[in-house]
Amino acid sequence: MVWDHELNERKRAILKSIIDDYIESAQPVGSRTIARKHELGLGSATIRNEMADLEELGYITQPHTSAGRIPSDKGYRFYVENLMQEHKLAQEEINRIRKAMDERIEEINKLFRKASVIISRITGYTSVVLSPQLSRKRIKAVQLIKIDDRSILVVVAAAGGIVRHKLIHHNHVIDDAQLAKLNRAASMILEGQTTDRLTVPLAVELQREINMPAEIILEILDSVDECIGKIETTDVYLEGITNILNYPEFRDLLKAREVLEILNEEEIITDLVKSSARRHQFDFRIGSENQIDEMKDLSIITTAYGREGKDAGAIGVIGPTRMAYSKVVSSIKYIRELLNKEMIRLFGDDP
Amino acid sequence: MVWDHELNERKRAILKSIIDDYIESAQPVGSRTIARKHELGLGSATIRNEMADLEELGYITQPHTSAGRIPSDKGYRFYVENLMQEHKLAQEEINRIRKAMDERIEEINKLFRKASVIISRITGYTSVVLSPQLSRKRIKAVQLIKIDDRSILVVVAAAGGIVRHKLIHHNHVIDDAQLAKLNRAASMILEGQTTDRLTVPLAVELQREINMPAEIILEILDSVDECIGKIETTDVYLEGITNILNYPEFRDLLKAREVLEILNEEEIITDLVKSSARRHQFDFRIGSENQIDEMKDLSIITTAYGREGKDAGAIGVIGPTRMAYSKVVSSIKYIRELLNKEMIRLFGDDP
DNA sequence: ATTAGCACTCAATGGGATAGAGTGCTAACA
DNA sequence: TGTTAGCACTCTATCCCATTGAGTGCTAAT
Repeated sequence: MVWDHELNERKRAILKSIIDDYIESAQPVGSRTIARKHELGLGSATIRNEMADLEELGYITQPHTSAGRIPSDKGYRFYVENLMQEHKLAQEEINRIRKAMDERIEEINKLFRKASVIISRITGYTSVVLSPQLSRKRIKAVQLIKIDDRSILVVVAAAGGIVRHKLIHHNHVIDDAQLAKLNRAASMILEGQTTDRLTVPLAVELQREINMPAEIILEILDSVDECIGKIETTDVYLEGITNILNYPEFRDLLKAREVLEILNEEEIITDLVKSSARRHQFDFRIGSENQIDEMKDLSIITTAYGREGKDAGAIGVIGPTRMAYSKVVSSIKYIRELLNKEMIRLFGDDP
Repeated sequence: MVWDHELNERKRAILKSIIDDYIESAQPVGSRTIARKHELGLGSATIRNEMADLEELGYITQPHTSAGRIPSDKGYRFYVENLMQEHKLAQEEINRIRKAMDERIEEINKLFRKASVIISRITGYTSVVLSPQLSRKRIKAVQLIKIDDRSILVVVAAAGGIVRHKLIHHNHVIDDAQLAKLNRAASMILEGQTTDRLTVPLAVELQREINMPAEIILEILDSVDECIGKIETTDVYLEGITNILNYPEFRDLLKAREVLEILNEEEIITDLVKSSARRHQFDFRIGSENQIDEMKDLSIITTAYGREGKDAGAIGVIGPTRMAYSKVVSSIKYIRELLNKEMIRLFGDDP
């Protein structure tokens, strides 16, 4: 076997042992520990030498001279790409997940929330679920509803069960006939269109036809536009933020606070997950690979769910760089399958 | 002046000094400190004697023999009821609040969120804003919208700009005429009713009249019912949870985690705020006065906003028992006024 | 009734001393 | 030549102990 890499098999085995051990114990791991626990058939001195090499190459570091080694970000990176083994979920965990996902949920947002909760429970980290990217959705219905003499409700429904609405207040009298006309026009023009790059038609033209104040028509069109805009926003389901406090790397309150604060910034987290979870493969951002300074001790694992391609949503798990990467991957994979099935059940094949 | 209470004026003054001092410093306060800082014209020995009395009466306690005193929950209780002075907000703070509230917001939920954010920023604690209690709202419109051959969207609008909707999937063919009939019937029966204790009318009767499968009619009625139910739910705007970590009483990670976890339980917090903020006065729950064990080191200040009586919402601030009670009260009062004004602007006088 | 004075208590702080985990290096070995 | 046992060395963590100082309660004097 030929390695396209600077690490020979023995170094790989040792690095893997160090990381596996460290992920479990959170303690710097020394050469003796490895010689004992993992059966590599090597003496501690040999391992010591190899560790010195691994350190020189930047895969591990020493917190101080007389301590064991801990993985560097580069070490983790190599681990997730080359060393990590598939993790088998315990039967008990599988049962928990199945049980939780089994109860039928009819509202899509509750489904996402539930998925997020389960992921954070099973992994013990913070989880993020983003609802599917909904640009290019087909508009199924547009309806104006008269609420009272001074208010009209604009409702826009799109494929996939997405509904947005907006209430308008005005000072004109609009009779039912006018509203009906307007309704018909709106339906005609908008229904069946896709939401991306949809131009709301000319108010002037409508006005001549329906004989209503331009002002009102403009406002209505604005609202429709706004609703369409809102259809494209993704919802965020962020769960288990405080789980972070369970890990010794955040025993320092200042650091913990910093991290919690950044996790509470929904926009930041959303962008992060959205930008990396394009494909159905798993994407890892380890420690300093995140641009954000406050996240240099965190890793984030992301992937997409839903149908490959168009309207895929995203799943992310955030934890300390010392994360149980393989367990997280297995958990996400398993839950993703269940989630996909539920979505098909709710939406059918082409929503 | 006659006191209806076991504390004479001097004891009151000393208790107030202790609490004011402790709120600021978070350190047990000793007799010397009080003799020096607050000009009571008393020697430290005298104060010592009074403090011994106050301790015996349960208003203050000693963490250990040779430490100063800290207020007990009973002490804080007496403080907020009898001793606390009005706090004047700094001009700089007033400016900050005004500036933040000044920009026009057209969506009511954004308004509440903003209010919550400002309160948590100004006070430095966790803030909760509950949208107005909406039971007994009048239903303004009910509309069924055909989305496609197999789906109908039910939309219910109530007074105050509240809109809820639900999507139904079915397997029957429903033509436009039938839907129109159903629409008229629903409008007739439901519009103008109030949401509390509303009985959705008999499906059988409707079925005979409209000639649609009972199944579908039932489902539609269920959805309407569900929407009405959802109208009565209050939204929660919880902000500044991590502020709690700024205070030394939660320097212990275990305690901090416990507290953060309970603050993240929206339902618990909502119930707490809802149950205590009935009137426009301020309600204080100090430490162990909360039933919940995890909150024994937290206090919560609540009050109502909006029009006295019917559809008032609630504001709450949660912090350590060692909270700047008077500053919180002033801040809430000030922001509440601005919030009320904005709501009138958005809704008019009778929404 | 008040207070100065004093003995006493107790947490907090800081300085060794010690233990132990781990390393790097050297020399011996297969 | 690669591997390993052995050893001196390093550095942190922990425990112990003395010291400090803030604060108290009590007593006696004012």
